[in-house]
Amino acid sequence: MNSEFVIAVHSLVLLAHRPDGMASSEEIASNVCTNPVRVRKVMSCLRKNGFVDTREGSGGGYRLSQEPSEVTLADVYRAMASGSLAPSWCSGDPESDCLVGSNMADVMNAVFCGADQQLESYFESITIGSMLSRLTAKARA
Amino acid sequence: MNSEFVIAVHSLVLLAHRPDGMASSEEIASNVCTNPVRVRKVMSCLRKNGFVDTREGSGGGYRLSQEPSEVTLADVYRAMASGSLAPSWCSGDPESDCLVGSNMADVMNAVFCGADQQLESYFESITIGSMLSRLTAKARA
DNA sequence: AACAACTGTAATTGATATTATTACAGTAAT
DNA sequence: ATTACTGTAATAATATCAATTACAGTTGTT
Repeated sequence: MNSEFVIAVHSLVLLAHRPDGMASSEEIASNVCTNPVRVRKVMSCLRKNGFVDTREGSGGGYRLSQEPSEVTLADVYRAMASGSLAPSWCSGDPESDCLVGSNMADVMNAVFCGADQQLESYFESITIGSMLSRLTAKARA
Repeated sequence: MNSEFVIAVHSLVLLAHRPDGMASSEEIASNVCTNPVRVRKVMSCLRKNGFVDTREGSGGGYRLSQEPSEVTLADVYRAMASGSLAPSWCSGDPESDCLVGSNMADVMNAVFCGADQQLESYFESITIGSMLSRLTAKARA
């Protein structure tokens, strides 16, 4: 799994947790434990997909543009990491004269597409809001 | 996803396809398109998990030790790549005094455990035998 | 107008993970 | 003995991932 997906989810949850719903890339980066440039790259992608609004300039930063309970991890997954399940490495060779070697790449690809859908439907059941609930539940314990 | 999982599945399917159910690491490697050492490492793991028998020495190689229709991709996944879904990169910091930053790693981990189970149950529905059927179906088309 | 605090993005470097290669000891058939 | 294999460690080559540096553009503040 793509680690940008993790950063994206973490960032959205953090925004949802903020009373004013806002944070700068530096604040997010320090909370996530990475550098602001990486955060900005991820947030830029989230903006393009309508998850957050951006305000440049002094006092700017990011703000959630949807209800936390309306955003599922599947939405985020589709935006950030869709298809990332299949390994880049590819098995077999289409030019092979063996039944197995020549068709494995295609069949394997189909298997991973199915796996990706399965994953997506699992992520459908988790929202940014429910992630926040889990966090508070964990903190209470 | 681990590419060794792909090599393992490919190798098992190839063995299932062979009339005598046998192949050497070199034959497998050329079919998979990788080098024999890598194949032997993967096969060594499959042997330890009871999927294949090994015969060393001249004329040796690997042979399936279970019925192709009895071996699911979930079995292979558990042996080769269990837990590989979660990215190695970890978000947040347990020492943080923020609710979100300090508990995110745990919650994220739980999410990925669930995803892993979901994946596993999907792989449960695919066997080495059914992979072979898909290949022949594809070749016929 | 000048400054400070931001985002957006490209380019570079450094770290880490993945894959291929080389080498060689051990085993079994001929 | 020789040949054809597996098992495994060590090394080298390559690709991927993450952090850093640099700087242009935007906006609020004084």
